[in-house]
Amino acid sequence: MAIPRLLVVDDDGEMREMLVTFLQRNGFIALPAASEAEILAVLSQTRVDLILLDVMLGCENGVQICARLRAERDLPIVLVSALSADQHQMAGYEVGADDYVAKPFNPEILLARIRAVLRRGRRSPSLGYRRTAAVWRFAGWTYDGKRDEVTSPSGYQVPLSGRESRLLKVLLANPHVPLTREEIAAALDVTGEGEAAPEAQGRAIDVLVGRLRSKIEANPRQPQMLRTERAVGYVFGVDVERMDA
Amino acid sequence: MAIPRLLVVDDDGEMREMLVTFLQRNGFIALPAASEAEILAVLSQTRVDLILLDVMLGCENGVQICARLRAERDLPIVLVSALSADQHQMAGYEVGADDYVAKPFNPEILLARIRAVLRRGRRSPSLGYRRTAAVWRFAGWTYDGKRDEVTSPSGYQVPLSGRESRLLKVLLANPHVPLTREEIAAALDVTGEGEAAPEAQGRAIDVLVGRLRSKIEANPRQPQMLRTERAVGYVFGVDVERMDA
DNA sequence: GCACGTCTGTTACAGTGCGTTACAATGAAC
DNA sequence: GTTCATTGTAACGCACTGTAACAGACGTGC
Repeated sequence: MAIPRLLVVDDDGEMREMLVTFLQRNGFIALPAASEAEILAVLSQTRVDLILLDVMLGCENGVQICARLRAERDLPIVLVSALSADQHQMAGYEVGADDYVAKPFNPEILLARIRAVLRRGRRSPSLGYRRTAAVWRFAGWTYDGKRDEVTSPSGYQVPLSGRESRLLKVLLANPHVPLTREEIAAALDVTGEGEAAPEAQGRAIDVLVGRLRSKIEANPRQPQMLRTERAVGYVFGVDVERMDA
Repeated sequence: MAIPRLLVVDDDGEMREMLVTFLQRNGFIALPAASEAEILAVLSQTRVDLILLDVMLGCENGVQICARLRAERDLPIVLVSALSADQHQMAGYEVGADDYVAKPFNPEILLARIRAVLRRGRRSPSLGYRRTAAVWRFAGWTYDGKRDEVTSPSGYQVPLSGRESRLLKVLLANPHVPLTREEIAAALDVTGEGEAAPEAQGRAIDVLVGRLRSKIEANPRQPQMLRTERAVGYVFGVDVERMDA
């Protein structure tokens, strides 16, 4: 995996800075955030592999934030809290936290637990789509993630190849977020362990994008959904609705 | 996922029984084991989704066992220990444990942590199916593992050859889990003791899969259940219900 | 406006993976 | 020995996917 990118969420500026520098010094990329709004802002702009979330965020409630994040994305979340009581821990786990670390904590232990969570989740990368097959709707289209098939607004069914389907899943899981070719390639090549060179990908992604466009864009020459972000990558610029089965 | 199958490893019989019954009462399948040998015996015979491993196993060392298991299989492991000191925790995480629970623990918290690890969704590559013959149901079909016979939703009975039947057992024991040809071949060739050569298999599995498809797929050209995972292997993509006799 | 370099879209082509068929080898039943 | 079912091997063709090459689009500087 590339260097893991952590989002450190704490409303206490001092604590936040301390954590960020500590994590950076230990080989992570650490991004700070102080509120739910900041979390969403960061997530909409960049890749994040794990969120380290303080439960006590002033007037906001970390557990509720965790629940909302979990409902939308499949991001690993580690809760940090001064509340070590069992019922608080339970609340955290119930909303889908991956680990719950009570303050005060040994920094080395925190590192180890973060690494354990990342290790566990390395098969569902940051751009990862949830494994549960689902049906998605976007701009009149329907995508059946189980059958690898899209249905156009007019009802025409088009089968996707395995790779086209995975690409579409990655895009649907990250609407309005510009994705670089490297990120897309990494998300597509979830081999479980072997980390391929994150380097030169050739034009494989471009060609793949072109093939997907030819199937889901009315006019592939002027794509409306799968748009190019020049010198960056690609964006799926359409609202997406997920319909869990 | 099917009901998660946990392997509870503790040399203290009382503690082991308590854990097993507690976990079973909470919706898990819990299998007991008291030593590394027993762990390996169970793993060779059945699917296990997570191992709950006590660190103090009489003369054996849980951390070392954890390291060895981790080296061979990609199974989630939760360590349980009376040693809560930081250096012991670190040792556990370093050998690849997914979580470390210190005794005494709140049972509810233990449940929550087990669920959190399972949620991160590593699938067990231990493909073994139980030897006990049984009847399975999937997508309207019925499979009688004792008579090597499947019955279609419409009631049509189809006999399977020995190898087709074993293949189906392996698949049924691992629904929704992509299996490589090597894994399938290894699971088929389990003679009960000796490990067969995990080497080059030619196209034997492909042909076998094709033959099974021709018997259980309505349209073998577009398989709905026994699907291909390109460059990976095969998946049985249907929910399976096991009806023990 | 024009020239130039960079980035992107498209096409053709080659390599790989997979499904299918035919055939050979094996073994059990008679 | 004969027959039949079972199982592996070989070969062919198709679908999928990455690479290479070229042409067009875009941006920058003049």
